[in-house]
Amino acid sequence: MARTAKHSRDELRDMALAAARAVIAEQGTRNITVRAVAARMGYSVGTIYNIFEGLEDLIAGLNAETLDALHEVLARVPVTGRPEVDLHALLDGYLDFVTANRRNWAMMFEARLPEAKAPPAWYLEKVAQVFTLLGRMLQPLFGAHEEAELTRAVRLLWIGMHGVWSLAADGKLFIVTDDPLEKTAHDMVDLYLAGLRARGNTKARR
Amino acid sequence: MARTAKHSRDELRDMALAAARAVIAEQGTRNITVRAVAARMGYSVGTIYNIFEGLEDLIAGLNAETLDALHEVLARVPVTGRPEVDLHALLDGYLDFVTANRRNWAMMFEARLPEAKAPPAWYLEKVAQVFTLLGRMLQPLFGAHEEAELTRAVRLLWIGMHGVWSLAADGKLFIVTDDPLEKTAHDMVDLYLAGLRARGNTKARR
DNA sequence: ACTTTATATGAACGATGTTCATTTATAACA
DNA sequence: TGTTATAAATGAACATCGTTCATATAAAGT
Repeated sequence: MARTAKHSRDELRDMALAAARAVIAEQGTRNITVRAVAARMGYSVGTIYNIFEGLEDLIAGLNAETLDALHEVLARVPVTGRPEVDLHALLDGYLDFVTANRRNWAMMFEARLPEAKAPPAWYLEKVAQVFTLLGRMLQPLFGAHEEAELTRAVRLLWIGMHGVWSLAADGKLFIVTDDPLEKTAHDMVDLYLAGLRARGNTKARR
Repeated sequence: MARTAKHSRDELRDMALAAARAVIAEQGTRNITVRAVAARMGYSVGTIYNIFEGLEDLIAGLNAETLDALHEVLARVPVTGRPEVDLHALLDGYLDFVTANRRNWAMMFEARLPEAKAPPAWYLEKVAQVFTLLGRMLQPLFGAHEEAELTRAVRLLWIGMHGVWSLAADGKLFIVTDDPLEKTAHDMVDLYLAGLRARGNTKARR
């Protein structure tokens, strides 16, 4: 009935994402371009727009894959029931992934959503997945009827770690501290855990 | 000896920054453009390049002013010697500033330095100024011979708060929590303080 | 062979940041 | 009072970007 596609739509999608990854690896996150991706995969610019809504959509696709790969690594970290052990192990997994995927990881932090536009649903789900992992690890520090407190603790931990990630991803961490990323991240976890363990013993004094 | 300038170099600089602020206020941080700034101040594009190295430099100038204004607000917060009181007061000052300067504040987080390029010296100084403020407030929690620990605590607090700021500035905080920025930030401070107060009582268990 | 139609193209458009030869205006000099 | 030197200001031109869409291509159905 019509011209047959040399590659299926999904294949083309994968090829484009692979091409984008190659461009990022060779030229850096700054130089990712529709034309560069198209040339790299041996197609024309127009084809990219047959697959993705635009460059932002393509990059979102990249980040989705990166997030999945990250989650796969984290989900493999065993849960012993001792929060200190588990969180630091989780952190080591994260740091290994970052080291092995520096630029793809940095790319995730460069994506800015258009002002006042909601992120896609899949993004919210992937974030929730990580929260679930953290929640399982922090559980022993909370009683059975402290669901809300646990949720809040998980979120604060995630936000705090995000501070480390976003600075490191931008190459700005060294502005703040001489310590390497690894030490800073582990120190942060220690401080959090100390705070959580002290819960109830220390009243707010505002 | 030559054509006289209608405005001095410094005046021109101020005019350009004011014009940039007006553009941001009216069109958003995304639409700041050399041409828009030039038009707004009644000059041509070339003039912008007589004053600044380029758009990045202009934006850096904007952010420097924003940082100064922020520091001025924070420096006015009184130090009572009670860390809980002081830190939350400092935070309130910060939050007031953010509310009153949303877009200029968000602009600070959008500036990415070119890969592997050091930030200008003045930026490091301004960051150090904020660290000094935090250090003075956290001092009571540390002994006389704990300089290093105090420094580390200040940095971790700053990094953690940066997690809140960068998410909020990108409009992504709501992805992580339903709580408003203010509550999240204060909760974060509380958790930090609890961790610091628990210092020494809780041994690391790795 | 002809038609249909999904697939793929790439010229064209409107922006962008940046450069720099050119113009403009005026202070200093003759 | 011309004339000139020169700082200040210009804006056309360039390369590049994301994006669009009329067109070309090539295979399937008749």
